[in-house]
Amino acid sequence: MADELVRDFLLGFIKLHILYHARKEPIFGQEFKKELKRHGYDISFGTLYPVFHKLERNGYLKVEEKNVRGKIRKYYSITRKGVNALKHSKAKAKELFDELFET
Amino acid sequence: MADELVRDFLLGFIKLHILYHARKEPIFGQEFKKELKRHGYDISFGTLYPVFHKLERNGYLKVEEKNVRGKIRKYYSITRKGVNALKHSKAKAKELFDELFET
DNA sequence: CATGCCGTTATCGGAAAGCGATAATATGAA
DNA sequence: TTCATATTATCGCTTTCCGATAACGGCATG
Repeated sequence: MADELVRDFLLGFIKLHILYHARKEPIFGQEFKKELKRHGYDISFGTLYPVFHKLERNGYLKVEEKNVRGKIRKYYSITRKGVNALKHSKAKAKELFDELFET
Repeated sequence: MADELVRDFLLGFIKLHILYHARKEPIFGQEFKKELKRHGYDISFGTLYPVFHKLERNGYLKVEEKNVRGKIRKYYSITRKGVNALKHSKAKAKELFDELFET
């Protein structure tokens, strides 16, 4: 019923989500999409890849190609700038978010 | 530095923020914009009004015009559907959000 | 080596959203 | 009746969303 609201939230949230995961370990498109789907969120590659590209272009992620069983994967991992941005964004987002749960 | 990430988050978050405030008391555009600004977020009317309109069109908000000191204001308050949507969306958003703060 | 396979990434085109600038509206005051 | 002002609405351009489709790249097989 409120699914459009949840989706809008996810779309704004997705970059933080990506940085969070890319901080823990390198991630790549196909796997990340499946991980989202496991949690019930379906994001198309037409949305996802451009987000990765932009995060890389802006220096939050760095990419490394790897040949895995004969196929090229692009593993994205977080940069120092990305770590700082994530930390800062988390703090700001938390401020906004906490207000929602005030009494 | 990571302001674009925070802004993207805000844009996805804004509807929940609006519903939250419209649940506490009726809100109108100018005041709501100022309230955001006090918290450091600058959202243009070109963004804000269409969001209000869509939330109303979709039944999450209802609007009532009031003449205040000779000027027409459109006060938005939450509907029953909006309350349910807010509750549901908060829960889903919290799931996503909490993961960010896992150890 | 040529060909096909397939996991993976990339892009296209139309629709929707974001947004600064500008216009429109409505009312009270002068 | 005109003016000032608070408020809402819209325009046109840019960017994002996204399903569909294409492209890539290396391996296996003959």
